[in-house]
Amino acid sequence: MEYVVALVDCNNFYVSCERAFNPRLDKKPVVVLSNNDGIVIARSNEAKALGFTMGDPVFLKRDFIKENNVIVMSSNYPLYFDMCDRVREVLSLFTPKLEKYSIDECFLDLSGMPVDELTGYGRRIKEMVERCTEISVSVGIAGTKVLGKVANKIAKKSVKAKGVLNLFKSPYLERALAQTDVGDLWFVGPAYERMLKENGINNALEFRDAPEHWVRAKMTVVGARIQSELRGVSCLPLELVPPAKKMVGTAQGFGVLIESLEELREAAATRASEEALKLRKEKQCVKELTIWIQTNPFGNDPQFGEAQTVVFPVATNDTSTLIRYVVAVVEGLYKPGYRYKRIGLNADKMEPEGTVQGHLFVAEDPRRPVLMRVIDQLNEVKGAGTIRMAAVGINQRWLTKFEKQSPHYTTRIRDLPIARVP
DNA sequence: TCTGGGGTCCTAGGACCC
DNA sequence: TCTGGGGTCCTAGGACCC
Repeated sequence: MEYVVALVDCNNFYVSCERAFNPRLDKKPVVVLSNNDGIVIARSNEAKALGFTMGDPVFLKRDFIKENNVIVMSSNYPLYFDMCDRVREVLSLFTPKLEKYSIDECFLDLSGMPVDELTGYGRRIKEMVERCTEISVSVGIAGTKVLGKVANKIAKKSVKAKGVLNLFKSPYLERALAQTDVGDLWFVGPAYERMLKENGINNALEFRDAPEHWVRAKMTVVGARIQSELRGVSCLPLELVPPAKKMVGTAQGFGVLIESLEELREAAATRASEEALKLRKEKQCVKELTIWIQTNPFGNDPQFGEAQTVVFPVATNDTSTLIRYVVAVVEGLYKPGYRYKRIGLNADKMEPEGTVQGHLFVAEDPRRPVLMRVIDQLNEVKGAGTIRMAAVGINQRWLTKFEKQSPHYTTRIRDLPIARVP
């Protein structure tokens, strides 16, 4: 049986989520900003047409935004994660064999379906997702994931395709590859794009037909795989079961720069709480944790950054334990006289909960995991932060900014939209 | 005033083992 | 002149993804 894959990709996902609950945003240039309202991370088509790019620092465009009536939103992750779940739920009606690739993309295994029904099936997927979730999607169908990406990209842009393109056994395949810029290929980033173009390879067709040994030598096995997939030979299988994470990290830029150790301690404790929660969600315990602090890399401030790794005697995901260690490390890293911008944690060695290696001289309190579970449950039901450790501080003047955030329409009861009958 | 956050994979080279 | 051979593990750095 031949392998057929469909890539379903949400169009301008974060903007589409905002629009699903706020029709006033329709047909207007809308951008969604990163944490701290710093840079542009999502754009409506109208905003793209105005020249907004990913990563644009928004403060440099303040005048331009005003002149063009661009609507600026802070990001609202509770909403986006929930909408992502809804889209996936609809997709899983079409096949149980699906890989949740990213917040706005899924690969579906359509192997075994009659070739002449693929395009129609793609259309039905698109229609159903849009009807159930108000999120518009594009569908690319092909014999490999990389070709699915190519198909999807064209489906998104082409007026004729109307959002669905099937390149499986298509006579159009070579033309599609020829019109695809080599830099638009999956896994060809800026460095490889430059290198390829310097060597006269400008589009996906030329890349497909380049000598294999040359591609392998210049771009390692990563390049060899893309090339193979372009030739129709699949070497990136669908991951139906997400593999355990190898790293769990959390970082945060402050809304205002921090100078005092006291506030840095609070921020550290906040990161530690967040990290512990993430670890518990992953059912992992951290054995080695790297903690780093950094000043603002932009502007003229004196620069300072330092990192330190701690090894826990017994791997843990207990909030208090993490706070204790992290705060102690940050106290050691802190140097007065600098204005700090960011702090981050990275668990790079972990052990699964349940198979944690004990320690001869460290007694574990069996009540701690129970306490954590109760806290998590309360926070789940009553809202994040209902129960928290005192060390995270009360005022938290340094909290990340989200000044133009939409309501949590789908995840907070008091934010439920209200329908009024006239 | 103002520039995100969270990940993965691959390779080369060093340390170490027998 | 000439200085083994084969293997594993770990790390840092670079490239990429969304």
